Amino acid sequence: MVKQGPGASRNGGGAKGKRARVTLHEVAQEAGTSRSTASRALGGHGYVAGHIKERVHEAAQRLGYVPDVSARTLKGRSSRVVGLLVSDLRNQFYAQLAAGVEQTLSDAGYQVVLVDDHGREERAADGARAFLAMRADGVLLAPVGRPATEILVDHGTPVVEVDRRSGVRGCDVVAIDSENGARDAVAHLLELGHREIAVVVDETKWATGKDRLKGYRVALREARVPYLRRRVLDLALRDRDGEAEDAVGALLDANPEVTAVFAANNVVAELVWQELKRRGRTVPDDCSVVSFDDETWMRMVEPKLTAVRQPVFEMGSRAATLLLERVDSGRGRAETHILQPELVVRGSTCRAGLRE
Amino acid sequence: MVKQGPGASRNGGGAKGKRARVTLHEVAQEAGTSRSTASRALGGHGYVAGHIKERVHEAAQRLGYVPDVSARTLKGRSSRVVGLLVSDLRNQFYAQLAAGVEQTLSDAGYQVVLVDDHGREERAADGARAFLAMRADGVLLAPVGRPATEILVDHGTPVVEVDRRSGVRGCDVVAIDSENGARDAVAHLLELGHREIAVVVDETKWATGKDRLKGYRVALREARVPYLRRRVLDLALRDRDGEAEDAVGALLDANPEVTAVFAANNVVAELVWQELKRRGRTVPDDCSVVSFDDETWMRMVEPKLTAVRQPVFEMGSRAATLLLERVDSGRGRAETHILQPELVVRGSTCRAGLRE
DNA sequence: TTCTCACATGGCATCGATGCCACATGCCTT
DNA sequence: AAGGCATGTGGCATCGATGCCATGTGAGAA
Repeated sequence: MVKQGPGASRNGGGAKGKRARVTLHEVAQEAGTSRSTASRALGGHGYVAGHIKERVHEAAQRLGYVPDVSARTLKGRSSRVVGLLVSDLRNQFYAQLAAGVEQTLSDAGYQVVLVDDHGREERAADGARAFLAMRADGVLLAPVGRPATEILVDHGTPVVEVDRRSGVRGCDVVAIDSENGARDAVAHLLELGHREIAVVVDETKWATGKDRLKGYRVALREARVPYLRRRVLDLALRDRDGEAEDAVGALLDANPEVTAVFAANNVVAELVWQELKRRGRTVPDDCSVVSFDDETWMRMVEPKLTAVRQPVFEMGSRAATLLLERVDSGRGRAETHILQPELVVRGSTCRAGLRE
Repeated sequence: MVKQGPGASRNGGGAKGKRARVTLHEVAQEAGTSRSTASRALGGHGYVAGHIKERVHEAAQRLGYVPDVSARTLKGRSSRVVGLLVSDLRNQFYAQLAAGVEQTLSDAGYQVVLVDDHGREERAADGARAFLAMRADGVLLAPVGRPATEILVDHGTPVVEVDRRSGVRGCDVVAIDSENGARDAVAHLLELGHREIAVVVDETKWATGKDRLKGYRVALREARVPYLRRRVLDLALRDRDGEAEDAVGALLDANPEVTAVFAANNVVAELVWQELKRRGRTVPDDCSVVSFDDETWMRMVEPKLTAVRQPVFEMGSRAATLLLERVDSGRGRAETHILQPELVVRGSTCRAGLRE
């Protein structure tokens, strides 16, 4: 009755701390059936007599059996794994995004493999290849370069881009209407009578930065306020310590007429805030500030920041949902979901002209 | 020459969008060798003639071959996957921790599978089982209940607990010296002449909360200041909307003699800060505040918060390093690393007695 | 009683990569 | 010249789960 499988002898090895993995084979043996029957009993497919089913479950429980996903993935189609690539988890924006993604996916029984590329394209591409190697059922990409997207799409992996559009065909996109949000923010300043408005951006290569800058220009145009190049600061590539701070400081110093600043994201807003403080300029009396993206600190400081609130967590879960739709029901056409941000007016903006 | 393997026919299927996976077998065929030779050529093990090696690499490149980790994991020992379980990614603390972990592990060629249990033990246990199923080489656990640790340790998976000690034997621990940090923070207040000091904690079940409360008591005792139960607020289980806020408010209102508050972590500090503001109490003149844990907002607000700075990112990478040591070199004994926090004195604390 | 059908079960091939082992090849030694 | 050794190479079993398919069992019908 106690048949010994070919691999059974390895159990006899020195008890080097942990005992060997429990396999389905052992469970079946314990329950006195064959592997296939045990598989059916646990999986709930096909016919298995009630008492046998019960016996198998008991055996599995007793031995602490945990099915091996590698084997299952190898045999079947799905790995139940989704890749998530972000560019900086220390940035609250990405952390929230990741949280939203994780929640939705784990509710749906998927595991999330996280890669943080720290903004480096090469690393993003490596991550993409790793996802491929794991046979990830799908991948979510938050701002990174084109290569990662291309690698994945080329290999037929469903991709959802979050908060950016690489332009690669065939992948879903979930993004914020940056242009609109930026326009609202700047329009708000204009309504308050500001005419000399500076803008600080991170980058202008990708949709996020480009569109926000565009929104700024559109708002100005609509109000027939001239667009001045010297009031625009693009911090792209100023990664060195203090370089970005200096650039923001220089912008403020070189344009003393400026009465309001539009910061295109949370990182930039932080810089602007600090540099204004350092110069002893009061917000909003000396200078109004609007931020694109609303984070914890903006609600803690005094005055609280007027900001364009993005539903970040929701964006993550929305993207995850979109991906699941694609994976589960095999939707073919790529979809683009644009979420609308919302301007939250708080204390960092006030009427212009209170200065002199 | 063109031998057809048993599975080759499936390539003929309808070109349903994506082409089939490229296997090692196909690469070998393309290069005109056998699977094993191709494996050796790519893996760099054993003898392969130079020109063959080259040919195989070219073929792999041309076909876009990506080895299947499932198969590799199934055959070999290691999955090159590490699990990371955190209790709330939206909390900057955990996000930073995760970032530190991710960096170290991905540098070492491991993939990080992220699970966020939102503080629910059941979910943590599910996560643990998922890690087991994936044959994770190791797991990092940030504050969660005991069950998850037990499940993993029982199955022989190396575990490193970060920022907590469940007490389960056999797992490594990386933590902050909470007691010391809390003592320093409270001692600082005492040196400034404060005698009526309140403390707010999240929980007192686990090491983090318990030790910080202990540090508070020790500092008081050392200064021969009586410990009053009513100045201690434990927010455990007050999860409902507004409940925690109300409790903090009640503490402040019920103890008007209090001239300083020690907040045991970032979440609690936020509440304290907000409630003080809401009551129109000026920091630090009306009430000094010290926080355990130093986050972005604490450096943005005015006055900047005096805080016990924890090397969070480093804690993550340290934990990851510890885990890798265990996994790679099979270290047997469990280690406990205690990192020392550092009190950063800023503007939220001042001498007592300026009030009347 | 025997034949049929519905239901239950175990054998076996499969997924893709790996590495041992047996074999083949070429070179050098005696 | 023949054996031995060093160096490459391919066949094959293996990892664990899965599910098809061919068998086995029992009940019910003719």
